[in-house]
Amino acid sequence: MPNRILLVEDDEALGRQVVETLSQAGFDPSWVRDGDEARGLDPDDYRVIVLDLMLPGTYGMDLLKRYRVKSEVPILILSARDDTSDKIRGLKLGADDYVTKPFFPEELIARVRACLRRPNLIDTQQLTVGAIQIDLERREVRTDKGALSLTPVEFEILAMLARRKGSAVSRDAIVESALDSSNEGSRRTLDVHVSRLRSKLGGAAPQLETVWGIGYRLTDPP
Amino acid sequence: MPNRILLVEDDEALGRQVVETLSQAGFDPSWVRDGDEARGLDPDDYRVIVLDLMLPGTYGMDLLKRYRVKSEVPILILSARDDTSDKIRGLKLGADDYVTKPFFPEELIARVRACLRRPNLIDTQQLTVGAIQIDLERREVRTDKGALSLTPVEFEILAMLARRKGSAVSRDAIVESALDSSNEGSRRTLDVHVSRLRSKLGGAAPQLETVWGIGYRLTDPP
DNA sequence: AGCGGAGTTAAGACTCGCTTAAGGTCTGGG
DNA sequence: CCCAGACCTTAAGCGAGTCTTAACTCCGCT
Repeated sequence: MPNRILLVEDDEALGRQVVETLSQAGFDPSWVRDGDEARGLDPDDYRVIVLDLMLPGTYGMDLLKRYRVKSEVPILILSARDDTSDKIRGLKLGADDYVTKPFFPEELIARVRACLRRPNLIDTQQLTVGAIQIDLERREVRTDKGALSLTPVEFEILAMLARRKGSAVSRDAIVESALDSSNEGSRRTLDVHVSRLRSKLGGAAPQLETVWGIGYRLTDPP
Repeated sequence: MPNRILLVEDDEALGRQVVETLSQAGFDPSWVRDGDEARGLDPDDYRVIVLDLMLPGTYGMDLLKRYRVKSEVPILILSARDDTSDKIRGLKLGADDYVTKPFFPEELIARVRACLRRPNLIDTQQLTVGAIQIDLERREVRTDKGALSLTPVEFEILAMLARRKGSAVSRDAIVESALDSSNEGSRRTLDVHVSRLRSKLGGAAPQLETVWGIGYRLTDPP
């Protein structure tokens, strides 16, 4: 499935330009000209939504709210350079980024790419490693099998490895970061936590690899 | 009572300039140079807060969050012209407007005036989390079973969690924000309040989740 | 094989949070 | 001035969840 992008833009010339820009960059834009039509669409059908706030009436804001209630799709708003209040309102209502008109095509592309790359980086502190999703803000971990209840230590270990996704982390570093006591007494404690963590991870457990003689590593599945 | 404005700015030259600008415009600015000092202040003592996000460390964002949890005071952030992501983060965390550096004095004045004119134009005084509706203005909480009579402390706890809807909030943060005494004597006090809060919430009680070892979290029902 | 790092399991100690009950403080009315 | 009521705090017991330790097994490397 290609990169479907929804463009909501009433201005004919600008719309045409944006569609062309996006197409050339390898995206698959759908262009909708008015709010009523856009309202009926399912935001989850698209990877990114580009929304002009200056639609006739209050359609722009209204659409933004509606989409945001339904879905977490990244929304990028277009606004006039000098209309700061619109940008602010838009962002507070849940938009993920904005582009001021007029803009260079490259700028739009870059912003869209950024949205795709880190869907909710700005809003929520989320880490994703393969099937494992870590929400630092909610302090919650989900896999494809749903949310799992981790103890504080287990959460810390997982979060730490996820932040260093892909690289091996020494046992000492993990212990120091996740277990407050720099307890050298029993070096088996960490094993126990990791063991339980793996069993809770279920199918995603293989992502938590052992690096023999060093420590552990959390990676995307091959 | 004059227009007290809090300025949080670590840069000496810029701070001096802003203070002078605000004074000449008839405001009564208080200038605080570092985040630690600012943290102890009560945001409600000021009509507007001007906050530089580029304080050393993550103090800027941290302060913004803290203030926003405690109060509805308009917050205006200062940020570098080219650092869009900071602006966006700031606005999504509840800032009401931003001014990019460098700026003309007139611009700052105009923004501050705008904040005073329409204090909460963007935000509603109403917080909704699932079946729980909180009216900050009327200081009233409703569930689907009607209004419930909460004590001041219970209301503060609920309001704070609602403002940070979805994210886990530490016990310390709650105590600091809702119980004025940073009383370390008995850490069980919060439990009691939460316990009573839950019993009053009735069917909506499960929305107030315990995050073991951390604190609490108020979420939409699944 | 032998060594040492890693995994597993079970048990005990410990921490954490919930609840109930009992002071203690403050306020407004008699 | 005292009392009643509402509210916040403290204390203590309980149950559940969590961390650590220890003992043993398993595995990879040389």
